[in-house]
Amino acid sequence: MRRPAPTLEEVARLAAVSTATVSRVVNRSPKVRPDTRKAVEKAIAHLGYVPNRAARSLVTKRTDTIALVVSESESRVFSDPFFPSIMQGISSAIADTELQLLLLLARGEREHVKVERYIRHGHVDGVILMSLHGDDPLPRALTEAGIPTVLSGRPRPGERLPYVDADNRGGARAATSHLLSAGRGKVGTITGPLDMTVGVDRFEGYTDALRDSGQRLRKGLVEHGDFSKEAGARAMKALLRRHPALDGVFVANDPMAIGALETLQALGRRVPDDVAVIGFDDVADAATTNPPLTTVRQPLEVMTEAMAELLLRRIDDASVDDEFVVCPTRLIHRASA
Amino acid sequence: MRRPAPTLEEVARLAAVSTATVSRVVNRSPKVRPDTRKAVEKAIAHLGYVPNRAARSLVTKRTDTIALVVSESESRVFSDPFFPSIMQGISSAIADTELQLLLLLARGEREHVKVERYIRHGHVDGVILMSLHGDDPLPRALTEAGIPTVLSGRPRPGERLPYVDADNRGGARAATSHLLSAGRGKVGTITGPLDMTVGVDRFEGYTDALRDSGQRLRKGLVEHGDFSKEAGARAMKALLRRHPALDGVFVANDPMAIGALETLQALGRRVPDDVAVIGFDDVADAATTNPPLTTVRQPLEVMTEAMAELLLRRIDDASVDDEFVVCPTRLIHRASA
DNA sequence: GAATTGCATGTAAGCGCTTTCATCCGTGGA
DNA sequence: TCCACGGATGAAAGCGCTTACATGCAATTC
Repeated sequence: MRRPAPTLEEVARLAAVSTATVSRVVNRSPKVRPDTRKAVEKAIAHLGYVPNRAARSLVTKRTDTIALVVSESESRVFSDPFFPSIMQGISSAIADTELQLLLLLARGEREHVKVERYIRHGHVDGVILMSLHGDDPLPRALTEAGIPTVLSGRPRPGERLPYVDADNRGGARAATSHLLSAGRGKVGTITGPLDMTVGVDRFEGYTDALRDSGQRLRKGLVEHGDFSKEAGARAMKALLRRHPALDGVFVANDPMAIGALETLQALGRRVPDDVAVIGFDDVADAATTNPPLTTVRQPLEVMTEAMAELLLRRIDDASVDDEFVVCPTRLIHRASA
Repeated sequence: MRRPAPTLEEVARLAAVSTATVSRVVNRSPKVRPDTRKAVEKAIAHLGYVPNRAARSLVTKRTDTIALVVSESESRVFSDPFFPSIMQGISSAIADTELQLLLLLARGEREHVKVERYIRHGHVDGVILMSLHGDDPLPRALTEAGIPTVLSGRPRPGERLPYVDADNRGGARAATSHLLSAGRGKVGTITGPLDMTVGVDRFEGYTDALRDSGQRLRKGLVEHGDFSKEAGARAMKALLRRHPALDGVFVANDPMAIGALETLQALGRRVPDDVAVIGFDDVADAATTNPPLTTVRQPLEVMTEAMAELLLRRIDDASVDDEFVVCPTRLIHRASA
């Protein structure tokens, strides 16, 4: 059945050294003679020894645990197609450390309080925070409490917190420019919610591109959506009603772009002949829409790796405190534009 | 900055009792006089005391941590639309316990070994295992090691492990029967991979329904897919080629059903007039396809709650060892059938 | 009123580890 | 040959908690 796990002491006895020495070997201290080390390692392997984390944390005050905190009142995060990738990315970034990944969901006031208290009491060494709405008090609370924290996505303007984000603005700009430079004269946009930085950034990228090509932003060419497919469909209809001659649209994310595509098809517009469409995110479905969706891809793996790396750096050097990483995006050319 | 967390001893001093008493209060031992308890609770609240898990585990040998283990060589799990829901479900099921959710990904041989060793060494109190392919050694290894474990999804036939699953067979049978009893004479199916129990179960549900209505299984009416949208499209084409008069199809999951729908549309078949389609899972997109997809829904919340509950029971009573829960599914009537 | 009981509370050991400090041994210089 | 030195190793304390056991007090019994 369940044999009690071997302890440091047993290893020490087997290797005929003291527990202190074994501990030094386990923790890679340089002050151990090679042959002693060898002997200890043999004993460790023989017994299948694995250090007891509880005992270790008790003395080191470190927990070797980092938390992925999902701070969201609703369950929107779970419909975020990137959430799984992010988890996977973090998980593989820490795969060859001793770190473990704790998942903390903070929905609603009560859980928020619980999570914050839990973290503040030093139960985790660091936090990666996914939080969608801007007025979340958690990011600030944690950093003020001195807990190493890294945000997924740019914080609100004015907040200085370490974060990793895609170059949403640059990506949007590139997408829109692509439309414009292909001779499209009337390019609209369907934005995301403007209370999220992603929403704002992608919209600003659109206006950047307009400005680059000497055009003015026309309010009638802008529709807002909430990142859902239905919102995209709805917004597309509105745009078309106001501007029947519209010939290009930059959509702030793929689900909305897919909704737009369907509306376009239903209304008999050919894509890309009549209207060119570019989305953002390159979700799995984007490759199989009709026509396949041209979209902007974020380097998800690079981003998660960067988050993990930034966090680890912050954990062992608290002075690092307002770094950030912005990752370049890439336009994936498919048939819709 | 980061004030050291208050300890039991400080609470004891403030409440003018011994640490033992405080501990008893914290652990809800009944042998404490109400007024003493009151005083201690006041001190706890005043200091914002939270027990140190490391110290506690060290003596109790419990970790108050359960792991969600995702055992999969590839990253398929992450494309599983239910994965987030499951996480969310477990997370809320343990929300008002002291338990924490640890996420362990085991891809590849190396991580598998690491995860197994980690778990065997008592670093978690219990495990919820999501594993897609049938020949995974982990489920058996864990149960044999005496680690309380609950599977998400039915294990291979012959394995006796506690699990929670949807009534895939019943759901498939109901869906197919619905098609049959609506007068569809030639009902085919697109199955999932038959090396997964879900795949097999849903296929058997189809044959059950056929048998119920006195029909024989016709091999030509069966196509296999890998649960992807493209596979669904491909399979649909094959089915139609062989049986142009096909007037109904039960598809083993929604993405494949969506693929099938698109093929049907591309080939000019009207849904449901010419061909009725029923999917399985009720993914978010199912409601917005054209026409909206009739599908079978699993009671995801009920299922995850059941998993958590089963696991907790197993944790404090190891004798419970081959229970399982099968949750009824529901046919969601929309326009496609 | 003394002896007994029962219950609340306190004392203290010890969980497995890291780390400080002391100890020991071999080396090289005088 | 002796001493000083430095580097490897060991002894032991202590991290914050739970719990077996001891203790003390009040209520109960005769």
